[in-house]
Amino acid sequence: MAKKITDRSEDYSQWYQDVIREAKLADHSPVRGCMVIRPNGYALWENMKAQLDTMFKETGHENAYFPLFIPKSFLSKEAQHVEGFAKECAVVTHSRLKSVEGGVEVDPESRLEEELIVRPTSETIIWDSYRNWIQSYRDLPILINQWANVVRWEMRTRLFLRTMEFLWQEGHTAHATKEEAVEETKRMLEVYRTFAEEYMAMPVTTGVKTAAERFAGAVDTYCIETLLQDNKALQAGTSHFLGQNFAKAFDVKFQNSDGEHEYVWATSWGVSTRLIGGLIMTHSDDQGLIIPPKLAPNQVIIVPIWRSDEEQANVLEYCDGIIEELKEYDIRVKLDDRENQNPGRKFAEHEAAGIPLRIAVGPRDLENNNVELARRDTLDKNIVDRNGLGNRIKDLLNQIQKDLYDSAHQRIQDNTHTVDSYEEFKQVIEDGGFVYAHWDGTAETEEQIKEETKATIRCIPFEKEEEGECMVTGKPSSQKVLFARSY
RNA sequence: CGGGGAGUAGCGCAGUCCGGUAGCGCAUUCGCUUUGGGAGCGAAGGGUCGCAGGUUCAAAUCCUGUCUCCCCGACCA
Repeated sequence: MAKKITDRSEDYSQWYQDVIREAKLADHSPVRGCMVIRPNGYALWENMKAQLDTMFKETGHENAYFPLFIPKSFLSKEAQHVEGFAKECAVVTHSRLKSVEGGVEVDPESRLEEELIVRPTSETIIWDSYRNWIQSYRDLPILINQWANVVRWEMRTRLFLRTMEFLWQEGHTAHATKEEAVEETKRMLEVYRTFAEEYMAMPVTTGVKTAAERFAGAVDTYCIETLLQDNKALQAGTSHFLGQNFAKAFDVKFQNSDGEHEYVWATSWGVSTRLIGGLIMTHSDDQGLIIPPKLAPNQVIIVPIWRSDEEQANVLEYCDGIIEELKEYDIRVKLDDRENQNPGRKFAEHEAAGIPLRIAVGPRDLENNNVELARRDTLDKNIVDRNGLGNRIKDLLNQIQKDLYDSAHQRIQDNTHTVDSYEEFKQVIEDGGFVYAHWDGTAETEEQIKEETKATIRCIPFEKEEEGECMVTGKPSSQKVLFARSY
């Protein structure tokens, strides 16, 4: 018998890992800090990718691909950038191995003249190309996205939420004006917000990062932040306005319509397989994963039940009819007709896997022209009429999508607080959650709060102007900012 | 890198204190019976006990060294 998901109040970390294992999403790999993404996990990622890709194309972007390896010298061209990533780079120093007694060792003869860095992000290698692609304002804008893997040598890892290697997309755009680049940065943040909320059913807060939390090399980092079931915050996506930093570092200029040379304005933006971790920690329960219908590789699982061969034949025929009807409604449906597992096991497995709806069909249902319909999110079971099933399920999937968002939204609201004093802040933050408070805007105060409470400023929310005084120093503050303990 | 825990069958673990032929549950394979909430009975296969030394007639167990993983921190998408 498989282990039940453990009581999450005791140990969220164990619960999180149990969900992943039971849903067969991923395993720890033998390689330190890396993961093996199993077919279930990858199918989910593919659906997320497909939707994001559609949204990128709708906003005028194209896909391209740049090298995995970045010459060390490229990475060091932008001072802040290299400073930010230097401590977490995988470095390739040699090009071959040689056989020795009992195995192989690195051939010292093959040492590279210039080391190669396994990309932690691709700004540098991409801007090196953009230099050659851009001469005139007529070449702009360049709106490119890349689907890739990147490596960051993290000290401590956690499946999906932080792994050494992760899959992501990174958009890199080049513009003639600052205004256009800022607009692009905001546009893509909005794409991320829409994706998180409408597809992942994961409510997010948008805002701008403080200087301390900003992407290395960016002028401004915009982000979507969410709150997970363990009351920790997760940075779910970022969109950076890079100013002219990379254009200057890589000498990328264009000639404007007046014939003058100007540096190009840049943005970059990305989301990663971390989103899967966010989805797990937003919707799962003690039975396992819950996947929002819009992203679920299988939206409906049909479990047939029978005793005799004759019943089996009849039930399966009945199921075929259902499948045919659901497919007409573009519902992703799968039949679990395994003969060697009993229904109870199948129910449990599909719940752990997070399939939004289950249809159970047995002899009783055939007799009465019914099916048993079970919702994954609420675990409600109902006997419903076979007639009009496709329509009913279509509606129900939409309802589940909405309900998942609503309940996550409610949970986050319940765990979002506003405080005025630092004493109150220290108390409230002990239980986690989002906390709004005034801050004087200095890095010193930000650091002090982090030291004393482990909470960081997740973002400075948009459009929340409200004069006040910093909860720590009493200095003037133009608005409340969002604090939390985070991943 | 600091603090804590753990490496024994595919997975989860017991055995270690007190040395004496390597065990349990799940999974797997075969057979029969089952199938409306994680099936039952019977049989079978699978491990140089993380690695390297040492002590001993004898080491999963004791000693020394070493590697790895997990959890809590610091770092970060």
